[in-house]
Amino acid sequence: MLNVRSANEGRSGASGPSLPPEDLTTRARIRDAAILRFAREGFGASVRAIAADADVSPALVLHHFGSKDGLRAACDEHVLATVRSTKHDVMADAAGTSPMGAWFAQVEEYAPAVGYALRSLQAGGTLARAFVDHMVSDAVVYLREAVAAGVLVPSRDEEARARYLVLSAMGALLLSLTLDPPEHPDDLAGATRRYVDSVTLPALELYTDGLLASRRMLDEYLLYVGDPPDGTDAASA
Amino acid sequence: MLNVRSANEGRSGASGPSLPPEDLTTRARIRDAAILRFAREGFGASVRAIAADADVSPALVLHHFGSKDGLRAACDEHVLATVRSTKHDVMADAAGTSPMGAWFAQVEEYAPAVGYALRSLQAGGTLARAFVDHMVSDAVVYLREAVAAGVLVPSRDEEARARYLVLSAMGALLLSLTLDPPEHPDDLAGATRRYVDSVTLPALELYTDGLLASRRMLDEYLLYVGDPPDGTDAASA
DNA sequence: GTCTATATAATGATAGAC
DNA sequence: GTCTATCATTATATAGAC
Repeated sequence: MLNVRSANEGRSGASGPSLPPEDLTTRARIRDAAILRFAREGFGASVRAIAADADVSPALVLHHFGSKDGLRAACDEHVLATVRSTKHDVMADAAGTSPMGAWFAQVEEYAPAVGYALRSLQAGGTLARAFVDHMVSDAVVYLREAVAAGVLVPSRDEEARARYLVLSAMGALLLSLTLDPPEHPDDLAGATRRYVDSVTLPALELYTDGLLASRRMLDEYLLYVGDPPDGTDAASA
Repeated sequence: MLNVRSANEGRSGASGPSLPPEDLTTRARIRDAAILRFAREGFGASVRAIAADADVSPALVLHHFGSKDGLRAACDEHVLATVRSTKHDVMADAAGTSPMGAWFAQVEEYAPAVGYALRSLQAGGTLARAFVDHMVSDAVVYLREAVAAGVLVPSRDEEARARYLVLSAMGALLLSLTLDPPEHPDDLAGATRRYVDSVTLPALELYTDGLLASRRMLDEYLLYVGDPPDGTDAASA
């Protein structure tokens, strides 16, 4: 169940995020510089700029990673590994309000990886899908535990609820950060905290009392999925 | 209250979205081609490609709009005007479940403008902010009406709730479309419908029964905001 | 492994004829 | 208004010396 796997054990690896940059392989230094640039500017960032950040020539970047896409793949892999080995500790207690928001706000040390992950979610692609799928699987577990503990009400489809909650929380945070980007590009944590503060009250209200005053809509929907009338014109019900 | 304003009355304007392309000014044809290209490929789309779509030379595009940014500004303006004059009819009855989703699913005719708007939300910028602010203002009105009619439960901060619901619904839809883009680039409506179908049950459950089994978290939060203890270390409450 | 120098392709934008 | 032709810049990527 615990999917913690260290990504940095090979001869060339060695990059726990808290290691000083001068101890890293050139390859790792380039990769970290790329992650940071991509996080700050998006994936349009040029190989030249990354090379400059890592104090090497552009050619060396491509020598190590083959192409810009190869570099991105290496960054994806490293970020995914980082996230996997990190998230577990900080996620456990945040299942209540805005799970992902709390997660992001807490991991200042991993800011580059987080920024990179957000860019991935913004751009789509394989990492983004893996990232979300991972969060959904985790959410299913945590939601089940919370239901068993009597903290949360049960759902008729825990998997669908987990996906819905993850998409909503992540999507809202991502959209909010896109609309009001942090002034200083590295203040993701602060911007996230401000966002979380701004939605805590309505989120808690919604999670406590819901939104609808009656059960009619839900009841009608349950009737509908139990016996779908036609499927042609009732599809927007 | 009704913010309907036609955008196409000037000598050069004239572009209700249902007019045949051959009746449009060259300038308008270029602009529409740009909206479609931007919607399909994002804002990295080249001036050359847009010119080809509109059957003109790249130079003419820049002659009419000054620069690529000028072209984007014109597209922004036109899309915003289109959205403003369109949304009101289709949004009224969708206040219940997934407001924005229903809205998007319904307006197949305006697919290019919708796709463009989604790209804007993905990329950020002025239009995106205007777009969201507009939806939030509308949501405030509709939510208030629904509360008055006894359909929805009231909130302690209707403005914050409206913003939270809009960000969540739009963000989740946007993220979902980013993760699983429609196979055919013009099937936004279908992809949106599939997304809405997939979240209707958990959304209705959440809107009906909430998520939390007790009122404790909300009560504690209300106590906290009523008398904030310190502000230094309790900020993540 | 690392560099300099360069090939190649694409971009946004301009000049000037018609 | 519309075009052809072209410029200047920038991008990724390669060749080959060290």
